[in-house]
Amino acid sequence: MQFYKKSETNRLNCPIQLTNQILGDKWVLLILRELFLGNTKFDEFEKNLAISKSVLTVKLNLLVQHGLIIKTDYKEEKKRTRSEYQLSKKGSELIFMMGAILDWGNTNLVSKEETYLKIIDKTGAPVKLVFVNQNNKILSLNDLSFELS
Amino acid sequence: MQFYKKSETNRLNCPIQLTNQILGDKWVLLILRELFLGNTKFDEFEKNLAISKSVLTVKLNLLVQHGLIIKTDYKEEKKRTRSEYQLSKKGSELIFMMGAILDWGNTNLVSKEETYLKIIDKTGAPVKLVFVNQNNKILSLNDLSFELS
DNA sequence: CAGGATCCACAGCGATACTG
DNA sequence: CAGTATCGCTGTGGATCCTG
Repeated sequence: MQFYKKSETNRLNCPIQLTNQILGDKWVLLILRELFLGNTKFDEFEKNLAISKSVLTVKLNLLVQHGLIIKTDYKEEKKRTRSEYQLSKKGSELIFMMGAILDWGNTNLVSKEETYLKIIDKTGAPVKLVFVNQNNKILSLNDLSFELS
Repeated sequence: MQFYKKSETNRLNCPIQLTNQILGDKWVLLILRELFLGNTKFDEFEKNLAISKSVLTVKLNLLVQHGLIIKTDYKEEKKRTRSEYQLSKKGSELIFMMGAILDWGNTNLVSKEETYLKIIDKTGAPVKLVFVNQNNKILSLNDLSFELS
């Protein structure tokens, strides 16, 4: 694999840094996991993650502010109004990152003897991520390099 | 004492959680960026990231412990021995995650008027990530679902 | 140059109690 | 149920000084 080398990376406008400012903490990625698993309600997050209410509130508000999730109120018959949180388009586009983490984590960290999480297609077969060029031709890692432009 | 409930998501063996325990902080992802950009030396990280020495030491050791980077000593003529850090195979496989974050960050957070970071192929054209099945057929996002198995 | 050792400030988080 | 409010602890990170 080739690497681009330059002494002056653009730090402030860097997509890694900006993304890390949103996702780089103890909880946000795990909340996103719950959202991708289809959970939408406050108490589902609270129960599944064993997170404190106050922190959960803060993180959900943060995700709303950044436009990754959308909060809506709904009401079932004879019940009080409740809130639910759903991934926005922007948020759901993180599925590529989630898929990459799933692949890497399953390969390198997870015990395959136990139950584990993965992404499958409609036939139930596991999928994988690949880099492609403009013509959808699959690229080898040796073809890739980082660049500032 | 808390008990793990098998009927729910496998939290303890979850690839997202396990990966997040390594990457989910303020600095690790940015150090990985520097490594993917080809930087290898302590003072390069220190200068590029504006991170304090003590924290940088801790984070580098952590990455070594987790097997994401390899520390080696080397010595140039007439100079003292120095250390360098390079991505291991395990670490460099995170390029899919880095690529996904680059794509997402560039689309959603980065000002394209300024310089920004991306991944290109040998012709200099930008690449993208796609999900494929076992036969390398590109999948639509509608075909995907998360599953425990 | 590559850390170690200290010290300190503060943000993050959990626990608990309270509210509409 | 979905938060607020408050409290206190701990861990993270920055700053400074020291070492081979």
